[in-house]
Amino acid sequence: MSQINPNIPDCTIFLLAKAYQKAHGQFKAKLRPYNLTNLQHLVLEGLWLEEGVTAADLGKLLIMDKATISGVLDRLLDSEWIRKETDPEDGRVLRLYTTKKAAALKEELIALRVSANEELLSSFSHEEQVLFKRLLRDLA
Amino acid sequence: MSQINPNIPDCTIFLLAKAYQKAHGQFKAKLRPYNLTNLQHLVLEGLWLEEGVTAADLGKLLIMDKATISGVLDRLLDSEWIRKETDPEDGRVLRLYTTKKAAALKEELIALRVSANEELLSSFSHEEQVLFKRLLRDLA
DNA sequence: GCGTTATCCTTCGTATACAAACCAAGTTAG
DNA sequence: CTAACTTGGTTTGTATACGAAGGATAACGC
Repeated sequence: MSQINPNIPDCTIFLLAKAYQKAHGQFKAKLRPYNLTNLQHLVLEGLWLEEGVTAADLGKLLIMDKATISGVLDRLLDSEWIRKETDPEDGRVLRLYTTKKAAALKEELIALRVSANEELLSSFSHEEQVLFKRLLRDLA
Repeated sequence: MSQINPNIPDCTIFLLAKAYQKAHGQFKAKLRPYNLTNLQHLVLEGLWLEEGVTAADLGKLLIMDKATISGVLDRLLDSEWIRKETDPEDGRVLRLYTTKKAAALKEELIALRVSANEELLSSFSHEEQVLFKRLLRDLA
């Protein structure tokens, strides 16, 4: 990712975009062997927190646009990581469940995310790590 | 953008993605009246720092993939914000220049970026702002 | 009930991202 | 000098993002 040219103005938006790019890229590389994208992994983690959640609630939890999540769910369905079931009470609602394929890799995939986070923050001291996360939370 | 659900694990990658989403979205809204996207604006700022830069060097400066920058330049060309000129010394090289249309809006667009950054960080104290930027820089 | 609204999700259009394949123009080794 | 390699850009294919419009299904009001 190299280093940021000092000529680029003191622009937080730019710094944030590049920090995100780096984090995203590192995790993406770790996920490649599983044929999962970052968003697909995130959706799986969301479902492990709450099986049977609706697509709308999952979108809120993960702060994803419903138009975006729609495509992600399609691809997770095709690759058999999740199941969709129409709610019997309300025909508009989709309830989402993970499959056995996902369950078999659950611990592994969660550990992968943990290690990706550690790697990302490895140049920070413990205090800096805590601080950085707090600032990011406050920003959102 | 609402707030981040505490159930989502203590995941920096996620926090970073959402912070970026927020920053990007806010700036995007400010740019809409100009029919510029965030990346297009970034390229203009890059060119104002160094007119006549090559596409490859601009990509390095802005840390953008060459495949990505190629499309951005096309659209900036179509909307007449920039000019492309083939380097007479090396036929592979494209040199990039801004147009008069861009020059007329230069101060306004730079001020817009500054105010977008201020807005983004408005909930932080001055110390937090400085710290946050330092941490982002260190990460990259 | 039945039309008006609201909700859930999909589809479409545009703009990133970025890997991979490709072409064209230069450079270099033997 | 020519084959091999390198470099600068474009193109293609897949996957986000997200506004906007559309279709299906409920819920509500009178």
